Amino acid sequence: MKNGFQNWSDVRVFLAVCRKGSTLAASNALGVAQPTVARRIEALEHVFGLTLFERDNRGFRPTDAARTLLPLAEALETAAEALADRAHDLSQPRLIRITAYSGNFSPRVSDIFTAYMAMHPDIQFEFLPSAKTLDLMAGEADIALRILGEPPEPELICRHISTARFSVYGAPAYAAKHGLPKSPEDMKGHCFVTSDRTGLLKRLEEWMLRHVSPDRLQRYSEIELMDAAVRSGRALGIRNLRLVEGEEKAGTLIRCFEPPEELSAQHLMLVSPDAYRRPEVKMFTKFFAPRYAAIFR
Amino acid sequence: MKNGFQNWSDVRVFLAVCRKGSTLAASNALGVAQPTVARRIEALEHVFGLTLFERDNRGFRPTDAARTLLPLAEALETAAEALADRAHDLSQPRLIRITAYSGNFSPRVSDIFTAYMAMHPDIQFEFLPSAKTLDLMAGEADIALRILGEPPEPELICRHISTARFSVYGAPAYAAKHGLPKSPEDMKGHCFVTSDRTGLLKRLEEWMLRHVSPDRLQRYSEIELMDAAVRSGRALGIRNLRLVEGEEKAGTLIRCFEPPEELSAQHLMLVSPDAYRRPEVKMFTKFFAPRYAAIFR
DNA sequence: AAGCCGTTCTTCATTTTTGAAGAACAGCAC
DNA sequence: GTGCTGTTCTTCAAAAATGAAGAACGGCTT
Repeated sequence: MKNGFQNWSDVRVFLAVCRKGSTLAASNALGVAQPTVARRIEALEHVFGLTLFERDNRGFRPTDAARTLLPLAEALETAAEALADRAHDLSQPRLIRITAYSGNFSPRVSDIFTAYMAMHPDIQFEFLPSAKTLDLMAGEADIALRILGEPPEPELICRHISTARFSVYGAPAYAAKHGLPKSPEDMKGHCFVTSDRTGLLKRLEEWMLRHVSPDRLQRYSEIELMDAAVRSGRALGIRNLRLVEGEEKAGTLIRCFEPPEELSAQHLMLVSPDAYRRPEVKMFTKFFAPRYAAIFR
Repeated sequence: MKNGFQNWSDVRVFLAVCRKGSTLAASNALGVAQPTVARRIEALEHVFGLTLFERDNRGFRPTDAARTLLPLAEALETAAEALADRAHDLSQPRLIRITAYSGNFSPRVSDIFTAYMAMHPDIQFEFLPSAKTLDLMAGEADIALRILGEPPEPELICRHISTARFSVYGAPAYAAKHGLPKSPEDMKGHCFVTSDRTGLLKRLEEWMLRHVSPDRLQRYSEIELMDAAVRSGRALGIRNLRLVEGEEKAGTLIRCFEPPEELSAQHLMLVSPDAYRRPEVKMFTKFFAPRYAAIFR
């Protein structure tokens, strides 16, 4: 016995008629003409060798056979929907948006991205080197690399990268003119840069204000300008030990004293839970986190 | 976002191309032209927004996306096959063949069938009142109502209806001429009817031969003739108590003595396992067995 | 190197499916 | 009763899908 059931789409029509109770209502739901629906049902009845509906002037009423077949037809529909959903997922551009303070996008970090992109050419990356704190929960980015003064939002997926340490730095030009403080207690009288931001930088500023008076602070809106002010010797500033390693070695910045314990903060990789559900984000996180952490070890 | 995936049949084409590796080979498998296959795949790629196959002059090679979707497409195919199979089952004429000794098709039994047929007008019955033992395992019938002298074949589905009891009966005319035996031991010298059959009747004959000599037996090939001989007073015969209730009450047959224990046999409803797999046979068995057994209680 | 085989793509006539419009019918409200 | 609404069926022209045939291409065998 040959398998005459070829036109699987007719099951859509069958389901629509079952649900709507008439070929006319079904045709509207399906967006086709009523005779088409009637013809497809007729064809289905023919290949199955069954009467699926009793016709009368009030509509199509499913027969016992149709009711028996209905759950199986619904299973077919479910499978079709699953396929369509999965296909839809696959058709989405697989974009991962990463936000971090621009100082974090160093050559060694870029190497990690380069390696990953070579392995997964179909995955796109967007880098958001914005200094302002994008809201992961609101979907402004998928992944954030951040140094946090306080515990992260509990909903965010969180990987520990390193414990960042901070200390006060000055340029040789500043040292020549004003000397450098030898300890936090020695900071009084010196000039400092700070920013108008919240988050970690705010916490650093609060620490400074415990040791110097507010009028000694020069406030910048751009991180780059603030750092440049320190480099040019106009004031002292608090910097991440890891990020000034190069300048310290080159002698263009001088560490005033050992990093105070209370200035350490958690360097984290944060992933929005929504994004983490996407397989490519999860896979990338697994790849990236250990390699990124290795840079800071 | 509207659901553009309407033509579920395209999944058949997708599967064929995945399996055959080319649109040409797939077109042969599907019994359509090669350009049709190529066009259906093209349509599928369009609604999914995906490239499903890499084309070259050696064929269509599935992409990663196609490989990801393959299991879901197979699930769809499985659902379609399940639907087609079930529909095929339903399209078969739903015939239940029942065999029993014709004496069993009494009016009270017919009432049960009538009631069932009224509830399930789509189910056909065939009654095989054959006296010979049809082979259920060979598919000669679906259900047998039988009184068995020995345990039934273990493969058969088996419902106990009653324990049938048998005794020796004679007509008043016989009694007037020869008297009636008062016990099995008293049977010697009397004439008896028997048959040339196997099974239960054979077992009854063997019991007789333990009490009378073989030359006292009149052998019949038809049960009806054998019973008629008893009724006309030409000989005595072993009868089922239940089946001669009417004649006994009317006085046309006289029970010679209480039914001997060794003559009891199991009255069973037997169903072939093949037939029992058909839902209508199972459902009928569930309906029929208790009602049929009630007649014999 | 030449020829064959299996493949994809293109083209166009043919076949099939579809849609629009209308007839006919039954239930229902007024 | 009358008209309205929702329904099925019928008809036929229009649209869409299909198939057959052939060109082009590359790998393979001889």
